[in-house]
Formats: sequence, structure tokens, C-alpha cells
Amino acid sequence: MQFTSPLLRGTLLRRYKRFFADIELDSGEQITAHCPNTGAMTGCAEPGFTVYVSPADNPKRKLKFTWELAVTANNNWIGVNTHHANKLVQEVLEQDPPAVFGPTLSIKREVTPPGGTSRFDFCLTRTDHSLLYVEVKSVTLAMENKGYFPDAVTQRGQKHARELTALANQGLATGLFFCVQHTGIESVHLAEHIDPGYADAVREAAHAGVDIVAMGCQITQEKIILNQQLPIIL
DNA sequence: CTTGAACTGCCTAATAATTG
DNA sequence: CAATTATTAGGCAGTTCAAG
Repeated sequence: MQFTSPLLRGTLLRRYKRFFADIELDSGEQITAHCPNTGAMTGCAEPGFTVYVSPADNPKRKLKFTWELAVTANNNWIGVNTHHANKLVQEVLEQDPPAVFGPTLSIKREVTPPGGTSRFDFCLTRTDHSLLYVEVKSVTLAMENKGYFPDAVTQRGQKHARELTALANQGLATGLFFCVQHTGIESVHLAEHIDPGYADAVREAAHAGVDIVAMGCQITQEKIILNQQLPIIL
């Protein structure tokens, strides 16, 4: 995924009220950027981090910039725009999907399975015309070189995981895709210490046959590309 | 084109529980 | 029983995407 216009570099002053980030650009100008990440962003939003924002040309927007990238003290790059996660996953599904998902004919987004209550990020139609429902999760919490999910208690995520399990038990193909937008993460782990209930739900899902995949990406100020499969430790 | 849901932490208001 | 503390519930924020 290429950024359509060049990003501007700055320093994070503070992130607050969920949607806002005050940033001092290299030019010295102080701005408030939209923070497109609804998560806790633990370890991703420390004041003083180098950050990159994209300019918004939409005149209707109140905030002229969107926060896209953060660089940690260890020089790891993080994609904070969770909206890109689905786009990144879509790209990799179209171009070079993980083997367990198999080649696909078409991809639909935001699909509610028949009889279900949750919407899933993707529904793939595979070459044998079977359907595969995939839920995408964005991983940004890192400790050492390990990535953890979730970074906060998530009842909604747990509901998704349990519904995936239910679909799998009905014989449908299902997948859970961890999109790791953090260059320092080399493996993905369940955050037992943060949300043990979710960890259990994912293990149950795996046991029920939900295919769980994690991919990491290359991040530069020009683009983000999901390019490597990462091990998952359940 | 218009509308509305989703994303989910944080702050505040309201209620419940505990203590002197 | 009043006063203080603890817990819970609700509303809010900007943007994007999908459905009508």
C-alpha cells in the first residue's frame, strides 16, 4: 500500500481523547492530527516518538492531517492507522494469500454470514466455490521482539472469536488474520496477562479448526507491505 | 447523495458500597 | 446515618466505508 502523498515528519507531543494527537512537525508548526487507531496503542504513542502524518485534502475534514506511522526508541516502525490493516490484508489475499486460505475467486468485505450476528472483515470465495470468512486483527503491542494481542480487554473481539468457532463447528471455513504493523515483531502471542478470556477464545477457535495466520510487514515512509508470515504461539 | 454504524478509550455523572 | 470512596454506566470524539 503506497501513501498517495508524501508523509510529513514530526514529534509526538501527546495523544488524547481517542481521536487526537498533538504533533510538532519538523517545520516547527504544531498541529492536531486525527488518530485513526481506536486501540490502547500501548508502546506506540509515547511522547517524543518520531511520527509521520499524511496531509488530508478533503476540505470537509476538521483535522488536516492523519497520523500514519510511529517510530519507537529502538527504531522500530509502527503503522498506527488500523484502517490500513484491512487494505493490507486485502492486497495480500489478492496477490499472494497464505497457503491455508488457498487461491480465491473473489473477495467481499464486511460480510455477515447467514444466521450470524457479527460482521466479518472478509468473505473469500475460493476456487472450489467454498466460502471462507476471515477476521482481521491489528497487532501493535510489542515486548522485546514478540507481538501480543489484544493490547486491551476486548469483549467484541471475544465475540468474534467465538462466532468464528461456531461457524467452524458448522463446517464452514474460517480464518483469523493477525496483521502486524510493527517492524520489531517476529512472532505473535496471545496476551494472556491482558485478556485471558480472549486468549481462551482464540485457542478454542484454533481447536475448532479456525485457520490462524499472522503476517508482518515492511514499513517505510513511502509504503506498507505485508510480506512475511510470522509464527503464532497459542 | 445522504445517512449511519463502527472503531473503543477516556472523562464525567450517577449509583452502589464501605467506613467512622 | 452522613460522608467518603469505589464501581458502573453513558456519552463523546473524527473519519471512513457501506447501505439505502
